[in-house]
Amino acid sequence: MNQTYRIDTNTDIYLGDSKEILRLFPDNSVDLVFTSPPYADQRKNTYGGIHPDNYVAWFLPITEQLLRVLKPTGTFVLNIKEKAMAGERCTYVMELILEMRRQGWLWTEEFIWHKKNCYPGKWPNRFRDAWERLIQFNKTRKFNMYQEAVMVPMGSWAETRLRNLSDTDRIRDNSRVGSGFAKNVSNWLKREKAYPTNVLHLATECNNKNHSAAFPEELPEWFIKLFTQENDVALDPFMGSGTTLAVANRMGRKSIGIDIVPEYFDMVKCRLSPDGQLMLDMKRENEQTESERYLSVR
Amino acid sequence: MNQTYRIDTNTDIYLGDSKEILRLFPDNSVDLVFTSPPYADQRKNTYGGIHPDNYVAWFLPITEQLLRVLKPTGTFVLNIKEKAMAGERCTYVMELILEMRRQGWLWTEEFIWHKKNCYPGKWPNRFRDAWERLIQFNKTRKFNMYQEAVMVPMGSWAETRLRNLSDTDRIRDNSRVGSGFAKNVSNWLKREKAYPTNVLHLATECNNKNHSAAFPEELPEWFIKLFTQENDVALDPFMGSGTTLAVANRMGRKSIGIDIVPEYFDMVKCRLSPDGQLMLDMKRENEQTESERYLSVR
DNA sequence: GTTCCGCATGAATCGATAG
DNA sequence: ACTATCGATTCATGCGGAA
Repeated sequence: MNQTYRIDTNTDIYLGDSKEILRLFPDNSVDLVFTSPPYADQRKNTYGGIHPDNYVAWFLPITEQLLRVLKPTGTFVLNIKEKAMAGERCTYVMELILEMRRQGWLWTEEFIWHKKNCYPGKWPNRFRDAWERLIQFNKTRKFNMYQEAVMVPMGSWAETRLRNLSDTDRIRDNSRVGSGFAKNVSNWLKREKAYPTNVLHLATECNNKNHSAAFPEELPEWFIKLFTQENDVALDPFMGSGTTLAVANRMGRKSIGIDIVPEYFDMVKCRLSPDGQLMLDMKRENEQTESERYLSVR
Repeated sequence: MNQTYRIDTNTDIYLGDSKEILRLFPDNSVDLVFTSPPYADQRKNTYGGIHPDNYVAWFLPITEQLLRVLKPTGTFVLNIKEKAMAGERCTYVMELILEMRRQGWLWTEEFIWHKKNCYPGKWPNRFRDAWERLIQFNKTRKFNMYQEAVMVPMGSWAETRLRNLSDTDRIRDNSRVGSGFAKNVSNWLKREKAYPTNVLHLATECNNKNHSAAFPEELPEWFIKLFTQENDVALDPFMGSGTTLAVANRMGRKSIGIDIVPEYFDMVKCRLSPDGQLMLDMKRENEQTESERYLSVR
């Protein structure tokens, strides 16, 4: 059932259960783990949906292996958010952090991803959820962090970004609804470079592109810049559509991806192979009629 | 040692330990608790500095009383952030949430306060901390929430729509006095505001230069709007310089404040009394030279 | 070649209804 | 009583077609 595929000398992907596949890897061999595991009760059609009560027990064997394969100077960044259920937020994320510390992890920091376009909706007892956690774990206090790599040359960035915006987009971005974008731009224009904070402002990626992903490419890109150099190894044990790997490759890092869902394995194989994009496009056109199969991949 | 002071019929302040003072209040009598307790090891000069290891044990007797005095429809909003120590974030906030749920609290939601101008600084292993938690607890699932009170303008959505009305449309609509156009406008006005999310973008600076506070007035104001109506009762068991009380009073709510630090008790007494502002200003001018005393009040 | 408008669509959540 | 499914709610975003 398990499969391996070497896309090129820098990229390996694996089909199978992460907690088993990870045993294949040597100790202290990975510089960065960046992943967004299936959230509790989500993605039932692909991952089966892990019940909140079982979530910590389900995840801990995997983090145990991640702790082993990570280099002492490496970092594990976990993108996760607890769901609301019966009027309360679930507690499995907090419990996971406490248990991982017992495993030997250091809980170094918690970054906030502010999602400018969060899921809509209205409820009597809560507002829309516009943020997710990016929890940083380390093996030792002496981890590699390349802060200069994520300094923002915001003058030029803001100019190019604004130049490409239509008026309507500009109006949208200046909208005061929870964004604060306009304020930031004016700040950036003043200085050439500044260190960022632990709050990231990114929009979720829209689904109408070729690759649907749970997070925008900017998210793994930022952490890959911050915690790795060229030729370092990045690992995503729940690669999904392969966003983390695609970004790592583009940035000259080695990458390893694992997923238990065959459709994702095939999708990433196509996406990252030299001629894969063409294959994927052709495949997609065929699938336009096969709506059932299309849905199973989502 | 304990003292009480009735500033007016809407405002009582108490000098003393919250876990004792709170025993004086009847069950189910408070609509909103909003507070920012001293963070672990912070404000040593005033509160003595609670060690992170003892923080949960120190706080739980107080939350037990808060649970008793809160109305079943009331809400408890806790502004807190874990400090970093020995390269790690402390875990006392997570442990506190888990213990409070054992006390009977519901953990309804966690809002993020994004501090737009956060404290400056640079460290080799972390970026500036630009966010704090605002943790919402409730006694029951049926709590009061006045969402319309905090709706935010939807940017220029309405403007762009109006701009796109052709002249003929405008004339036509204007000719139907009171019917067509007015009705349309009123429809738009409904859509002119949007519900906010659970991420708040506020500066750290406080508006009132005379009073230093841990948070800007907008912070308690937002939650007082959201969770109380006029004449409801708001309580701050760590009132500090009295920002929560001042805002509550200005908004026509009753307020109760407690603090163990005599300097804060006196400061709030002056700040909220009819002639207190004048007294405070005079006092402050004297204190300009007494830098030591000034610091002790922060 | 731009800019603009219409439209579909999400890591969602609650309450009601159905088995 | 308890779980499973469904409809209603809502708004930032990118794409495609039109001006």
